[in-house]
Amino acid sequence: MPRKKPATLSDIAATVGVAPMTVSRVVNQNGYVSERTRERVLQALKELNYRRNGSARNLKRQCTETIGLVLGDISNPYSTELANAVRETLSARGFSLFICISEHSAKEDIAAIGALVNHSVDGLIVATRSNKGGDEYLKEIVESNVPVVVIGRDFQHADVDFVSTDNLLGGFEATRHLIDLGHRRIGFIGATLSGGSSLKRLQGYLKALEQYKIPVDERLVTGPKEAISEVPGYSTEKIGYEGMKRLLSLPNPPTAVFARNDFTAIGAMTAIKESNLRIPEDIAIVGFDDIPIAVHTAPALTTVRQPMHLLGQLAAEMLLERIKTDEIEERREHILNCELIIRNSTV
Amino acid sequence: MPRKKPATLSDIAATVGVAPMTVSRVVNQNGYVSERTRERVLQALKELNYRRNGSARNLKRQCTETIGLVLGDISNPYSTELANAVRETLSARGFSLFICISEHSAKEDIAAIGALVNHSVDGLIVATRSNKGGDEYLKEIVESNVPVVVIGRDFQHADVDFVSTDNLLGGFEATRHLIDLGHRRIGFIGATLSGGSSLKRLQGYLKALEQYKIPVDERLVTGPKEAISEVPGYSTEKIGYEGMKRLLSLPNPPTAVFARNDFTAIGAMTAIKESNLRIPEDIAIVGFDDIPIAVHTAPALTTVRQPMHLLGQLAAEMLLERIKTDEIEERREHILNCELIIRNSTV
DNA sequence: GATAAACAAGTTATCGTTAACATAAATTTT
DNA sequence: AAAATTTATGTTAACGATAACTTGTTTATC
Repeated sequence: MPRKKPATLSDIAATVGVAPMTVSRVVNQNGYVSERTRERVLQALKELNYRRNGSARNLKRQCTETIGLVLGDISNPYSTELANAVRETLSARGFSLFICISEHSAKEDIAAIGALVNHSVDGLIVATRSNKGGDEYLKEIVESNVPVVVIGRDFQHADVDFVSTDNLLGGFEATRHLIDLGHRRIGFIGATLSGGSSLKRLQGYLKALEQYKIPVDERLVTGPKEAISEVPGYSTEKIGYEGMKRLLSLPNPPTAVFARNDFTAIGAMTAIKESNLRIPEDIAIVGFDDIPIAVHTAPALTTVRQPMHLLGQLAAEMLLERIKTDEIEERREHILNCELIIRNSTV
Repeated sequence: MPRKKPATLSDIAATVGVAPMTVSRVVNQNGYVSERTRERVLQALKELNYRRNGSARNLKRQCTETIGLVLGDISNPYSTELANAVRETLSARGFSLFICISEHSAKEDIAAIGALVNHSVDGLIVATRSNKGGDEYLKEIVESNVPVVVIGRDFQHADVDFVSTDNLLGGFEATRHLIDLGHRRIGFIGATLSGGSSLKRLQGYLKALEQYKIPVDERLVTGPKEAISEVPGYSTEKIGYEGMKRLLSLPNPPTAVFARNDFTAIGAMTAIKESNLRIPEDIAIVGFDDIPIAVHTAPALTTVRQPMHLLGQLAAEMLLERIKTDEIEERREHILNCELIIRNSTV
């Protein structure tokens, strides 16, 4: 049994005996239709199981009322919150959201962005890690006049708005908290060379050390061995675990560590416990993000909370503005504050 | 500065001085085009920053080579793995993937499915929790001939394939493992009345008790107080925590618990530790899913691993088959085995 | 050298929907 | 009762891309 072709407006019109336009008016609930006609049309719509063809509609209307969100790692609650905030904001304005994931490479970034653009989304929010190939492609897209907003990642372009947490300040405060507690040998876990948010966190760490006149010991700053772009996001527990192992094997290990995010911190905690050291008595630890599980680690994790919901909301609002008016001349930036949440992994 | 309209095939054709069809042939790399013409066209494409209009193309071709995936809770690594497997499988066949999330309600389910269908996706994979409103809408969609596959959720329909883990067996084996260790008072955390996968896990639990002639004590089976559909996915640590608190307050608390998933188990572990009880000596605990963090809990969590990647892959393959041929008469079902991973939370 | 095959374009019609315009009847206002 | 307005429908022409067909030219084959 071949799949029967979906009914079109004309099919409905033919069975009812009206013009396609009349059916369109019923479907879209605009224009004048008599009650009698409307009912007959509605009947036919139901019977033939009509579903309007989005491509045709989008083509005619020259907009899709859909925006695309490109995420790197969706298993992080950070992404979830972000996505939800974006969806809520859009939904309130009648837009829908398609999410694409690009977990590994520039190739996937390009594929994801390409797929969305090919479906004529009205705009794009990009929250992946920056990478050369992906950024070049994104630049092309921007220059073909697709409205774009980026979240928490580098992308300098006059037509692209930017929203992020103040990762520098967050890193600074996390480190200062440890310094305030008397720590002088403080490690950093999860350093990367790419210009993402964790680089800012590392800079915050360095800034705090500098301000408190604590010399930087490069051996205390550790990152994944592989290029970060090769590592799927949720394996960062592994990075934390391995990084901590390396720090513990030093002749003079740190008394406190700041991990680039909570997953990394959790991996590090495992390594610490395996060495039969106590948290925070022997080694204190601070994470970043405040994922829901942070209250459930043993001990509960001190961490820096990001305003994820607000990030998503702002990004969506800026994008909608860009879509509505073409008159935004300048790149707009929002850098939001984050909040240190002190739990038992440090005190 | 008004946003200039994107260039069309005809624009390119006009600047080069050829027919639009020739440009189309260059863009799509099919048909004959002389080397000279091709180069001139490519030049113009680049200069005018041409990007083809997906809506027009999809309309003409009557297919989009895109499929939609509706997920409930994306913050669970389970979803991530699933989504990745689906994407990989599709990508190998030239399809792209749009993900929609519907975290809370039937309304959002409908919105998500609707958005995807309105964009004329070629098929749909639905992995949300079953609910009345959503299911009714999904039925309409299926009956308007959109190919659909569901993952790990109830949906009986002749035209809808189904793939899932054997949650019943998983629940059975988790419970039997506890029984084998000598436990007789075994609790269940996270029971729900809706017909999702966790119901099957509960049934597996009950089956194991029955088989080993252990009487069921209803007070040992606990679930969230609110209707499950109101609870965002990642707060299941909370459900686990609260459920365990309730079990611990019983006059005769269990010596082991089986939690409906790893997040719930993690919440339960927190509650156990707060009561100064030891895991597994005082209370043993088993989770479900084997999320990456399960090795990092203290102690490492015994759990039931789902073949998430395979689930996604199978779902995608079945869907692609349905899209290609209309001759699949029967609902197809794949129920995959899961694997008990024994760690330190039980032994 | 004649015929067939491959190549390089152009032409036409259409996918399904809807904006814009046109027409005509019913209703209200003057 | 005439004019103005509202209501109810129909007609036409795109939106941008492309499948299918046609035309003409070059190259290969017998």
